[in-house]
Amino acid sequence: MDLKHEVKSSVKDENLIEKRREQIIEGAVKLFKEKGFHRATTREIAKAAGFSIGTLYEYIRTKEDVLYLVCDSIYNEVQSRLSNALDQEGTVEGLRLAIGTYFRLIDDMSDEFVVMYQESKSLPKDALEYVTNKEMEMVALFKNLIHKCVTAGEMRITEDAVDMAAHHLVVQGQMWAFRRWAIRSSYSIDDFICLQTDQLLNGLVKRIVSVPV
Amino acid sequence: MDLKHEVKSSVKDENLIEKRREQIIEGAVKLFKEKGFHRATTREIAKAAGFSIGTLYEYIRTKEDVLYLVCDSIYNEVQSRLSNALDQEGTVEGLRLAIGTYFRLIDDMSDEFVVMYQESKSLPKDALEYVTNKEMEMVALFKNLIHKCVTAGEMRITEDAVDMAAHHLVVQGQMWAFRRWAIRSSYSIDDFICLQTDQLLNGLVKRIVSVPV
Amino acid sequence: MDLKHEVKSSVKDENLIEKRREQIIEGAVKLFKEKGFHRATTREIAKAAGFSIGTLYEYIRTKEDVLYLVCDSIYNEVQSRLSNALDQEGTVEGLRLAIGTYFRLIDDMSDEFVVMYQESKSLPKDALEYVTNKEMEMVALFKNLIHKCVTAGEMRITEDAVDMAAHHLVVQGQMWAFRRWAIRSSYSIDDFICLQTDQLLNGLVKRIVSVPV
Amino acid sequence: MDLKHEVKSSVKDENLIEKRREQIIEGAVKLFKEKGFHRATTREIAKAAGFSIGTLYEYIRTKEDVLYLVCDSIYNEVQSRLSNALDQEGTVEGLRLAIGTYFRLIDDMSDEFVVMYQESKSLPKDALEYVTNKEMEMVALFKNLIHKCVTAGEMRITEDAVDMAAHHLVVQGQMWAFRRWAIRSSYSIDDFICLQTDQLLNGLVKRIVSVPV
DNA sequence: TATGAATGAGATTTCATTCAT
DNA sequence: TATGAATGAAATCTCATTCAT
Repeated sequence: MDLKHEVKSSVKDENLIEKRREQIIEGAVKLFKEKGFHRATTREIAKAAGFSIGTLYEYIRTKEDVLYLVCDSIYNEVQSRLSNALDQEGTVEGLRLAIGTYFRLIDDMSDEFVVMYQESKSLPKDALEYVTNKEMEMVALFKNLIHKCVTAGEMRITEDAVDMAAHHLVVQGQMWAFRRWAIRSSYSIDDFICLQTDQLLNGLVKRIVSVPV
Repeated sequence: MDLKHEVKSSVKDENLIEKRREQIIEGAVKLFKEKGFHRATTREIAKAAGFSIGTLYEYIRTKEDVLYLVCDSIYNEVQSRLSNALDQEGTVEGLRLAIGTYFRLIDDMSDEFVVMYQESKSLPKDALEYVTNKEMEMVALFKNLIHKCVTAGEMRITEDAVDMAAHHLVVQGQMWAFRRWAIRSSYSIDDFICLQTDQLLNGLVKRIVSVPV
Repeated sequence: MDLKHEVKSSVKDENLIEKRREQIIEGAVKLFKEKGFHRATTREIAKAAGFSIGTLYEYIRTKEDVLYLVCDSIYNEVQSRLSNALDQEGTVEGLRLAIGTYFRLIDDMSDEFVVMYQESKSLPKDALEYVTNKEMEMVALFKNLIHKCVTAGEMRITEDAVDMAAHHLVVQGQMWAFRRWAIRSSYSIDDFICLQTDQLLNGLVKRIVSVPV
Repeated sequence: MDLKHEVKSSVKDENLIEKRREQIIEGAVKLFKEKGFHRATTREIAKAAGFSIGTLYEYIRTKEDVLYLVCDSIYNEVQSRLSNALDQEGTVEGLRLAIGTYFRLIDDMSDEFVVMYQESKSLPKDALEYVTNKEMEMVALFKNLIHKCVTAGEMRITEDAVDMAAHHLVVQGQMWAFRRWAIRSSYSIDDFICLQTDQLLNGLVKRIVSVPV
């Protein structure tokens, strides 16, 4: 299921590969933020990473590999930071906490998020599949958490609605990343979290929490 | 504020310009959907439009002009189709109707939407500004409608929340366009509209509509 | 059998294609002679052909296409010039004449021959097949002519020997092209033709011509 | 005249140099056969030789050195194996024997021969001269042998014809190496030797051997 | 002596744009 | 107005060679 799309390197030292790829990713994100994947040249990527074009190509095979490396690293970071927060028992309080963590994470990494969502369509087919998979895993984390709330009797919604709510959350996160220019003048991240969470929970749990029949 | 980003043409006949540009837009959307703005070549755009590369350049100045033409035409279409629906008095029923219209519009034009949102970042600065403006006008249409509901006493929310709700709506539309692969297997467009509208209205208006104190 | 390996061009005007390709071939042969296929750059080829690198690529798709064009044109020239001379009735005199024509042809085009034989191994698989075919057709021309001499009773050798003799002739031609540096100081092309022809015919026809039993 | 084109090495131990260079030659021939000199990379050569790219460069200075090493080693092998056979008194029988040895040698090493003849043009000027020299020495071996036959009265041909005959022999050898695909289906190496030798001798010596006047 | 990571010049190819017809 | 051949800057990628370890 999680068969990694491998990026071949001609360098043998695994530690070095890891280190250099971190440099590549860091430089590339900075560049992609600024000019997007297509407008960034491999020479610029190499320079941003701190070495020569030749060295860059010791650690990747094609420019698209760089994009994949970036996307992969972002998802990994997101997943590792989220999985703790999302690994809660099924309480509304836990959900609230998880949502906050998620939005704050996106706030921290919003440049990376924008890059990933805007450029991942340029990945080669198999890498795109792998990344899409990761995206679905992220949705699944939320789905699972909400589902636990339902099972625990803290919410009463249909399976379909669980699905939608999970997608909704992910999309809200994208909104914070993508629409900063429009939103951030009016809201702090805390305001935003508060508002979105309330709105979501009020929508989802109203009959249980606020309006028991 | 609304100074149109002008696309220069060496052809004088305005009708011809209009006609040719429609051809360009139609061909370009098809192409951009398939391979994105950067991977589509001007030759291909010309071919898709039904004429030669030389002729293409009689009606545009740069490749980015094509992108601008596409984005502009989409916003115009959206605005013209929405302005009727959004030009309602401030009733919740009118809002419900407007939301339905908007989502159905996106469903019809989801290819164009995806193209626009994914590629508009590649516009040159002034064109990007113009398009961003258009986007904000669209948000403003919703804001205005919700605001009327508040003024009419059908909703009771703060100004800030009106803002947010309008953005929220636009983003939900993007979700339907972008996450088709994930959502459409579970929901029809009607289900989706119903669900989203309810959720939105329930969140926003619950105290007034469903839970009068 | 003679399914041409097609070289795609983005230019439509067939006459222009022909003309430009002649320029390409002429420039390329000069260059390949001097530095071989691999050491000649596409930029140099374009320059030698008299136009820009962009224009070169309007008439070919890959560098290997240039090599193919060169090989193809040489074989065509050879075949057209030979087929007359080789289309003789089966007399020893006719054979003598044909051999002379062939060697003189090679003397004229020895640069081209050297290029073709040295570089054709770098052709892509299908082009190589096509060229190998042409080579075999050339051998077949000689085979046919010798065969006619045998049928006409002017020579008495086995089928196998006909085969070998044809190859032998072709190889002798290569020798004149490749070993100029060693041979030309001692022999004129006329001397060479005389010597080779005698030697060949004496070997092949001795029992009939010089030593009737 | 025979000033060896020296290949510099940074390693001091002469035995080691010899051993490593044998490895290089063996690997390189295999590789060059497969993809030619230009398409083979130094990394691949090192790998085929069984060590690292760094080590390769301890024993050569440039990639062309490898080609030189290969050509040189082939000529040395040829010369050492031929010089016995060619070191005969001037009898037709001795010539016959020498020719057989030569063709059989080529049959054994035809891959190496093909590599050498196809790629030697890529040698740097001085190395090319050296190799051309070797080639001429090889021709001279035959020339000498034939000459001895003439002196011994076993053949009666002009000096010029001796020259040509020697070249002819070398070229016949090349024919066996290069045109395997066309010839080997009809002839075994023994058939070929027999045929070529007869033909050569019959042409050259007919008046003396078979048709004494 | 052996290794292999680093380098960067240079190769091929693409493609937006121009301009003569 | 319409055409499409010509252009060349610029992009991606390769690979011979070096050098610190």
